[in-house]
Amino acid sequence: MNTVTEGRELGKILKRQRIAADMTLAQLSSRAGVSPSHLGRVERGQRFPSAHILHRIAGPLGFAEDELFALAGYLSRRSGSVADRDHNYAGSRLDPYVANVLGQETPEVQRTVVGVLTILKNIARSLRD
Amino acid sequence: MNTVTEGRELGKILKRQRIAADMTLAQLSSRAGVSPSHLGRVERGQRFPSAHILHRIAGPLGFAEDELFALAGYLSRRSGSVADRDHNYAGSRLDPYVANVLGQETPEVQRTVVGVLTILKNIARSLRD
DNA sequence: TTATAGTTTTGCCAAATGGCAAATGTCAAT
DNA sequence: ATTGACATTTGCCATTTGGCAAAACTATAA
Repeated sequence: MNTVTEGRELGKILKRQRIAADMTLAQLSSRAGVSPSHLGRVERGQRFPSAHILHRIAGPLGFAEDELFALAGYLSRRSGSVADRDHNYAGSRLDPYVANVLGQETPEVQRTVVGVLTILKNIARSLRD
Repeated sequence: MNTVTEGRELGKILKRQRIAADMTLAQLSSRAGVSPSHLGRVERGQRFPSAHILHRIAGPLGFAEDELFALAGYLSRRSGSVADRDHNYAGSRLDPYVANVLGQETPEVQRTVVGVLTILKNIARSLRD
């Protein structure tokens, strides 16, 4: 699980950002649609914000959409960056050669190949237990 | 509440993906570290998964890290997501789902898969003559 | 059929979230 | 010092999450 320190750290970051943006809890509250009391507890680490809350406060605080999820430990820092966006299949590292070969097969065949892989992995898994 | 992918829809997507990966609730449970009963309720829309849960099941189900957050409405959507694979691969030759699954294997495994495919094609060709 | 193993669902519960309203803290003006 | 206007924190509680264990399905074998 996430340590207490992590929650407290996140709270400090949020507070620093709110102060930097020169907002009160009430102001952030009305902009984000989250009660000020809850925001206060989050800032001082007494409550851990749900994804719903993170999503609502990110914009008003000037964070990128997924930035707070990374800070909260739900996303690794690297994901969603613009760098690998130009790569067609973001989020996975597919060998270009493999992509090329498979890309010439019909979707049906492609799926079947994955199916075979799945079967092999299941066999390997059952052998390992 | 989000109009994009609400409660029940997300569950269906998760179930479909679990079935496609040929896993039982118990298997996914042990791999993700989430109780099978909870996973079952999530799949049929009786519980909404927290970010913590989404984070844990994404990998085992073959989703990109932030993909489930997008589906849950916490992040805006990206291209090439597994969930969109049925409607979305107009321009590219390689099925996004296939790209996603294979992309999580090591390059070595990826090449081996292509090798197996080549062998199968050769067998099919010789059978035809 | 019955027995048995495996899978999914349900009943119940502890813990956590987040809102409302009241209490407390802060500070400038009188 | 007191008032008044904000800001923050706390008390309380409805709601939800997610785990455990038992019950209910679903085969498959004897």
